[in-house]
This record gives sequence, C-alpha cells and structure tokens, in this order.
Amino acid sequence: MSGHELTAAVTATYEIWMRTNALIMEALAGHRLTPATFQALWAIDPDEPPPSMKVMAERLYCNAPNLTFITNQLTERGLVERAVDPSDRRSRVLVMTAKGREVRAELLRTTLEKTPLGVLSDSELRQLAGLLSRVVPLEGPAAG
Amino acid sequence: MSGHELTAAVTATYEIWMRTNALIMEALAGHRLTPATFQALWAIDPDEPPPSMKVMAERLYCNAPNLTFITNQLTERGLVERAVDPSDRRSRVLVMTAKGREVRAELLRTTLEKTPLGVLSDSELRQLAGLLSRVVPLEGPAAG
DNA sequence: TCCATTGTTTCGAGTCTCGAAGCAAAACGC
DNA sequence: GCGTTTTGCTTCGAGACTCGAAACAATGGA
Repeated sequence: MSGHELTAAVTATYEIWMRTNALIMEALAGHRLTPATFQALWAIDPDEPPPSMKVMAERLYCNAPNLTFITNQLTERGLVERAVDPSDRRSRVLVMTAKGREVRAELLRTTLEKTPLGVLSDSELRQLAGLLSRVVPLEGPAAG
Repeated sequence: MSGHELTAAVTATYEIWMRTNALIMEALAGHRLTPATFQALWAIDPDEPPPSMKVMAERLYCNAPNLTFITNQLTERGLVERAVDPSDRRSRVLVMTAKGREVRAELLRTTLEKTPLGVLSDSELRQLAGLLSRVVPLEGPAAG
C-alpha cells in the first residue's frame, strides 16, 4: 500500500508549484507578466532554434487559440517576435528578442532563488532531480 | 553549482503538475469540475472538522472573492454546503455532502492512477515523499 | 457605547482557456 | 497540373478564473 506516499507526492507537487508562483509573482508583475506568460517565456530556450507555435502549444499543454493569445502578450511586451518558418510558410516560429533574453534570465534567477526547493542540499537536489527525471522524460520546457 | 539540478527540479514540478491535470481532465469534466474546483474539493478532508473559507483561501493560495466563486461552483454541484461557524458567526465553514465525499474519493483514486508519479517504485516513492516533505512542511491540502 | 478589525460577499474588470469557424500554405491523389 | 484534404495559425464568441475596491455583518477592545 504505497497510496499514502503517492498521495503525499502529488500534493507536494501542487504545493511547490503554487508556492513558487506566489513567491515570484511580484517579480513577474514588475515586467507585466503572469504565471502563464512567464511559463511561455521559460519554455523558449534562446540558445536553441526558435520553436514553432505548435511546439510551444505542446510544451505548455494548451491549444492553438490560447497560444495565439499568450504569444500576443509576449510580443506586445517586446519579449518575442513572430517569424515565418522558411521551411513551412504556414508555421510561425517564436524568436526571443534581446529584451526577452534579459527578462527571461532575470526571472529564471529569481525563480531559483525563491523556490521552496532551494532548501534542499546539493546531494538532496541531485537525488530529487534523479527521481523526477524518471517521471518526466525531460523533453518539455528547456531546462536552461 | 547546483543550479542545473534545481532548474530541472522546478521544471519537473511544473511538468508533473500540468500532465497530471491533463490526464484527469476527462474525469473532472464528468462531474463538471475543473482543476481549480477539484483542488478545492481535494483540500477538504471529509474526516477532519470542516475548514472555514479563510482557511481554504490559504490552502488554495487565492483571495476571498475567488474562494467565494469557487465555493459557489461546488455548492451548485451539490458537493459542499456552507454552514455558519457557531464559534464565530461571521465565519462560514465548508461541509462536504455525501455526494461530495463520493466524488472526491473517486477523483482522488483516478488522480493516483493517472499521475506520472505512478511510474516510481514503492521505494522510490518513499524516497521522493521524504525529500518533498522537507520542502513543504505538510500542512496544505489534506493528504488523505 | 463607539470604533477598529475580521470574515465574507458583491461588483466590475482583466486574464486565461476553449470550441467552432475561417484562412493560407502544404501535401496528396489523379 | 488541378482539385481535395490536411495542417498551422488566427479570429470570434463564450465561459472560467482571479483580483482589487467597496459593502456588510459580527467580533473585540477602549
């Protein structure tokens, strides 16, 4: 009967996610961002080829209209730009601007500073990351 | 430089949370529930004294008007009922109905079946729960 | 009693998410 | 090549979620 540990783990996941959001809210607001738009910014690794809208929608677990909305928020704030994919002119890729890189890096730093996961020691973190990598095949949002 | 593991852990937390939600969405919809309303239902342990609105707002990291909205959703669906707290007649406590108990138990079961965390072995789960309990002091939503 | 505080609700606004429909480009079949 | 289907994105309309400001009743303290 491992039910209790599983329940605790699911609950803890929720807690950590919500607390992290609460703790970085102020920093996000400083750039007129929200959890949803910040996740989108996070999900674009500026050192990788720019992802298409379709890929982004998969990463963020949302549908196409929603991603159009989120992308508009980011472009209005000057953090990303749409560009036509030369290999498929239907597709739009999201290119991060210089400002986008700065804001993303700053907010990532803030997140790592504030996340409750920071209380763990290096060895605990290694252990945790090892376990979680078994759970999620590590192909989602860029892991910096 | 533990930055990488910390980043990976934060990302994994997000991934697990989003995936779990996606996987139980259908089951939630069967009861006209959403992630937000289900979290509220989850956060009420039917074997504990009914929590006040204020306590629930803290558990769900939302403010009072939001919790009024969520509570209305749950009462309209016959899952919880408001009751006046005899010890403080300003306060409303959320009492789960019989139907609420059933639905909560069923959806909790579904969640544990579907969560990606289920791929871990018992010993891995114990390890994970141990680490996460150091991160979140275990006082949030009832851990059933 | 008077007044400040607390717990909740109402109101109005803004954000987020979705399904259906529309459009252009690509891919397919002939 | 040409018509048809599929794909990627956008627009539109609606509903769900969240918040701050203001209102209200009950509490507690001077």
